[in-house]
Amino acid sequence: MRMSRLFFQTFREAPAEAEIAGHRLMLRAGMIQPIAAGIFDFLPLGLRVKHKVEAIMRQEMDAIEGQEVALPLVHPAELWQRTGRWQEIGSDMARLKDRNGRDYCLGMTHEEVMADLASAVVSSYRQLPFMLYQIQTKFRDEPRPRAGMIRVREFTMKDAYSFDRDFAGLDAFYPRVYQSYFNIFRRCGLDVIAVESDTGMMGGTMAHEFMALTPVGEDTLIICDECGYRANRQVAVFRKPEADAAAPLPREEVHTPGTTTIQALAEYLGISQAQTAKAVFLMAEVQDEQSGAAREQFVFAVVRGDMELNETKLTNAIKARRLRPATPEEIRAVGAEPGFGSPIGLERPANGNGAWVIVDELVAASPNLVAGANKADYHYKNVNVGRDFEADQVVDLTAAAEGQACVRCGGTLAAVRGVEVGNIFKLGTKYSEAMGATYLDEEGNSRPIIMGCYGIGTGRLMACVIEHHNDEHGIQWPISIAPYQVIIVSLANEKNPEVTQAVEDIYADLLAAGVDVLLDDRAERAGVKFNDADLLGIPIRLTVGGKGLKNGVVEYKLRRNGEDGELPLATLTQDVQALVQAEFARLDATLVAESLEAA
RNA sequence: CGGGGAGUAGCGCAGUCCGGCAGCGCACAGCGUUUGGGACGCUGGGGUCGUAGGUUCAAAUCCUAUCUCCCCGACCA
Repeated sequence: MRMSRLFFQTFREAPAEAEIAGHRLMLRAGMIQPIAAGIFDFLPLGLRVKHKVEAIMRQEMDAIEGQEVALPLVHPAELWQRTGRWQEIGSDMARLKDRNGRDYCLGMTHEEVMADLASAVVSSYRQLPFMLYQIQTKFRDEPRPRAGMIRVREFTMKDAYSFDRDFAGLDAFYPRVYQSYFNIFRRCGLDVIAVESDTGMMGGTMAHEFMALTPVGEDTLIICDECGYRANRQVAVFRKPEADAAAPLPREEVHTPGTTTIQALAEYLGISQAQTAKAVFLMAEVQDEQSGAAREQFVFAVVRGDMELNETKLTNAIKARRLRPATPEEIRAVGAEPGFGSPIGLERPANGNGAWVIVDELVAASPNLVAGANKADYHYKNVNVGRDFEADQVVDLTAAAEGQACVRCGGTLAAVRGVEVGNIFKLGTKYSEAMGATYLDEEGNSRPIIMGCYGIGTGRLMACVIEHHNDEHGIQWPISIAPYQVIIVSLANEKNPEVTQAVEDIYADLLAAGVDVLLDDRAERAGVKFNDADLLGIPIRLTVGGKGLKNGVVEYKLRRNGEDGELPLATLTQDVQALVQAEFARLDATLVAESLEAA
């Protein structure tokens, strides 16, 4: 491609809204163009990167016997109604009606359609197992798109779905996808770690997320450097401290004016925050056991005062669809007092319609805590779970945090930020049962297909690669996904036609040899061309000018580390191909076997 | 949805407080001089000042409503 004809525009300054490096550089390099919040055009340079990422995904999916399909973006509501997600998912799902008033949605993900497809084709165990994948557009009406391509509303996802006859088959296949995902990310030059994750709206039994570590990440990860334990903070567990073994003391009311926070309370009483119980009041949307309809349920969560509530753990413990903070009116309606609340003496009608009391296991094991008296400016001392109030559930509700002890080895946990670039889920039968995706086994019994699903966001992956590979001059693309592998900077002008001829010859030779080369033949000054080559991040730069030609050489420079040198004209094509191969070899060296057990 | 910020030429911004010809830099077009790390001079094109309504002799500027975008939070695969 000749840059004189390339549809692009570089900018010295990025639009004001771009704050993170990856976003600024994609805009400055003219790879994407925003047209609405979280919706972007891809320009030719950006699209070439995207296509190269997708080619790598296809190779790795094919390598584990994936078969590519293409499913629609627009789905009939009926498919999503069968799994209940038409109701469960809120306004993240874009819905529309056709001319006859029938309901449709834009696909946020494709479990329903995939399971429906499988049900149409599969009838026998002989057809299993298999994996289907596609690289396709998703639309999720995010409440807050942000950070350029990191969180968008319309995006391209590689999503794959496995179909097995039993869990043993899924358990055997899952680690192959796990390895495949590391291959994809490493071939794209992206360092990731895999962490245990919540199954969220997907449902299922096991899930991992592939996280690119970066301070701009939206997820907090809890990791142990000593034993390798790592998990999303949403599900991370840790070794809780031993509770005191003291005998329960008589409960005692104390006057604690103005102590509406744990910190104030502990200071006022001269005790540690660990000696208090913290009450968190929430309204949960749950499914009513009798009617099946959604209803709001008051939930009283209790964690130790020095710990934070993990809302994901609570959500899973009570099978809630979502949580929101309770209002002061709602808190008083159940007999509690905001700022001085505890489950002691709450209205607990036998019909189960009262507040649900969910208590962290550490609180249940700790004797003689300070808790609210449900009366303004008063707390109780020596509160003991079981004696002073009953818990509906005693579970782990506490958020893991930096400095706590690793559940596996007792080492010190660290918290880091990451961006989720991929995820893999063991789905089980949720979708196959709903969609009637069954097969007949050897005995003629009808059984639901066991599913797994596996996703990677391509634009997010690109953004993370730039986030990791950039400097003050611009992007430093890994050779595997660079828009072009080589750029020729022509220093020809009207006064040196011999340089023009040499540039044209070199360009023609490289093209003929199949080199992925971009020619900067614009009538710009050298500085402009060098700066644009840096900004675009082309890995190998060739400079063709009178100075080198006089000595029979072309200069080269690697974008990655600034390494430079001269290549003789006589062997230029082979030498350039060798440089390209060397760059690929660096990436291939990062490919190693990954064991699922380590995560 | 809550809090904060911003909408003026393709991009970056000034002008708004205190109403009075819509500006600057980059980019773009033409001419000339330049020509190995974002050149210089001259000339030129380009703006419903987010939108709608109001006040006023006069509105980018004041008032009201509304839309959009960005950041933090909530939410989220």
